[in-house]
Amino acid sequence: MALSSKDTHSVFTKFLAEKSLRMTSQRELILKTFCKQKKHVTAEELYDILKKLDPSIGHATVYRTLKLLSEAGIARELNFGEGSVRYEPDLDREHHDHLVCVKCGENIEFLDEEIEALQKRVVTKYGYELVDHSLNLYGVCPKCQETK
Amino acid sequence: MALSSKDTHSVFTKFLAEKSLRMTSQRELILKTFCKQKKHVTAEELYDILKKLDPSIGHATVYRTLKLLSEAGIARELNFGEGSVRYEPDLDREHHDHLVCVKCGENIEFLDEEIEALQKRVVTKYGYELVDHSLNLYGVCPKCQETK
DNA sequence: TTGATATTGATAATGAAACTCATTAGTAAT
DNA sequence: ATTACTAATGAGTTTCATTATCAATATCAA
Repeated sequence: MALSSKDTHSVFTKFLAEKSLRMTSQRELILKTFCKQKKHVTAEELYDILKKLDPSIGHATVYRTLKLLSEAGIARELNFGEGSVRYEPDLDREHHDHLVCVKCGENIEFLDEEIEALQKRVVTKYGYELVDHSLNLYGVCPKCQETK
Repeated sequence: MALSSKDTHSVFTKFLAEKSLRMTSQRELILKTFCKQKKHVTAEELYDILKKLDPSIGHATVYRTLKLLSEAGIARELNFGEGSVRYEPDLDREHHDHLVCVKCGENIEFLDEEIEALQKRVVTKYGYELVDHSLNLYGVCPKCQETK
């Protein structure tokens, strides 16, 4: 079940406390705003959004906080090879992979239990300890197939 | 079976000819040197190696040529989220995915036909036309598990 | 409050990759 | 070989994402 924003807030606060870091108004705003986003955002995109809510916010703070959110398990880094990293909320959802349209960028999230299981099998076979994985499928979406 | 360097050379030449581009001594050197590498290299790493063989070679030429090699299907771009793209020879081998150690960077190539098949199933399910995919598993290798 | 320490935002720095452009080199036809 | 055309090169510049630096500020525990 999806966790409420109150939960992410307390998770983040706890994470920060463990590292002797502090919850600040900027971090609260960034967390709240980030969790509201429907699409995966880049640090730059989120910065633009935040700038409207708090014009004094700094560039670096957004980058720094997104990194912290990733470490806290609240955000997840996505790399579609665009040159910049995208972030998606990670705590309130189950893991999933991505199917990206190479023409329009449309993005479908999917989860295939069989694939997941097979991945674990591969990792185990080589004696590795699985930390993370990323599976991106790139294709042309139905709409873009028509437009030629 | 692995193709000889003569083959990649002729493949590249043919590819260039089709685009009214030319095989040059620099491109020959870059191709030959690239194919010799045992590990996946970044453009920068390959540039450093090439610089020793031909100090006059330019930065941009390496980037440009690696891009051409990718288009020609001789090289393949890998993105492990390091910030820079890595390239591996692609023509003389079958497709494979990567299992990367997050500590030492050791890199295992694997191919799992079942995973491949399931990926196609996912893509088809959403009406997409598969163009490419990347599956990277990140873990800790047996050696690094010992070193704690 | 105070002192220790973390945070912030402005700015500079970095590194990867693409672009610019004058010069050089291939190519095909003469 | 000469020419005219076009592609390729390399040096340097530029862009862009991200990180580092640092002085000023905010936070927290005592």
